[in-house]
Amino acid sequence: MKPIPKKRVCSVARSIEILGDRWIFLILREAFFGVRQYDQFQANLGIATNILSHRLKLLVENGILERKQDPQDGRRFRYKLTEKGMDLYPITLAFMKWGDRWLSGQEGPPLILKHKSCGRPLAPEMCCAYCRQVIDARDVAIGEYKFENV
Amino acid sequence: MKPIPKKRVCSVARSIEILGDRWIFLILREAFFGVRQYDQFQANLGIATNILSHRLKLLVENGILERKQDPQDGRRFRYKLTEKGMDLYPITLAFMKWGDRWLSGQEGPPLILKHKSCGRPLAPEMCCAYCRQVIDARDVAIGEYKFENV
DNA sequence: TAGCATTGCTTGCAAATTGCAAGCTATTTA
DNA sequence: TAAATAGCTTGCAATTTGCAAGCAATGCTA
Repeated sequence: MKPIPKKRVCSVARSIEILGDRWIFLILREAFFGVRQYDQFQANLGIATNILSHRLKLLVENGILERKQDPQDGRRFRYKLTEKGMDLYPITLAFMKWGDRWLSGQEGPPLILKHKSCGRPLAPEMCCAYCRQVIDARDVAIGEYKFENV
Repeated sequence: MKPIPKKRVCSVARSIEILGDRWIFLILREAFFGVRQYDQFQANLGIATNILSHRLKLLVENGILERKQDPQDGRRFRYKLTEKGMDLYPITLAFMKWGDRWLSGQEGPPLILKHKSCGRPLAPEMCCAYCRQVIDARDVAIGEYKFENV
């Protein structure tokens, strides 16, 4: 794929360069649901096999998934989230929350998660680590930007 | 584009269907930075004009941006984030945070944001609205799923 | 008020990507 | 030893992308 023009040096762009594709987060969703095998990804997503193998390769190359042969059965490979991959959970949750709110219709959210550590339904909020308030785009300004040449 | 097969009814998939594209979040990033005009999006992103107009159309159709003619200058149109669009800020921040952590290299994050309401640098965390703890994927389970036929 | 500039597109075309179906290889099971 | 399974690869048609050129509507300038 053609690289994104680097008009702004930006972590959003860098992330999107790897993750900005219609299949990546669906594969990751399945991984977060515990799916580990090629077959299972394929069956759960209905994705073409060539696309799936390409995306898995990409995720492995980028250190998001780890591919390990099953010692019990040499035909099988397990795709497991790395720490870097696990750290994509907030993005996945953010997609889910937005979809729950804006795309659910009358029936409400199709899936409700549970926060095991507190026992309540999971209600994710993006908040500020310092003041603990929920973050609103209107409360955010640019602090420092390292590349003022733009 | 071919619709995502609906093997699971899922808000992640519904969101991705609209947002899962390499340009969408870059356009949104610009919008969050205050960009409103076609020209500016084009110049800041280096995106082909046909692609840009297609994506803007898509965002408008999905109620994420609003397109309004400038009353001062009939040639100009302002693309403004709707409430639904503003609500995509957490996802954008989540992409940024992940990129800051995993793709920054030695130099550190290219951009530091400031939380105007508390005066500190913005450190976004995905936390549980009930217990206020930072959410880890390993602490989450499936609560209710409405479509057990899968 | 005629001509030029600006804004926001559209069109045409080559190249890349996607999705489907078939096939292939290495293991494992019967 | 043959059949089944897992994880792919390949070939091909259709769709999407990116580039460049062009165009219409509005505004500005002499």
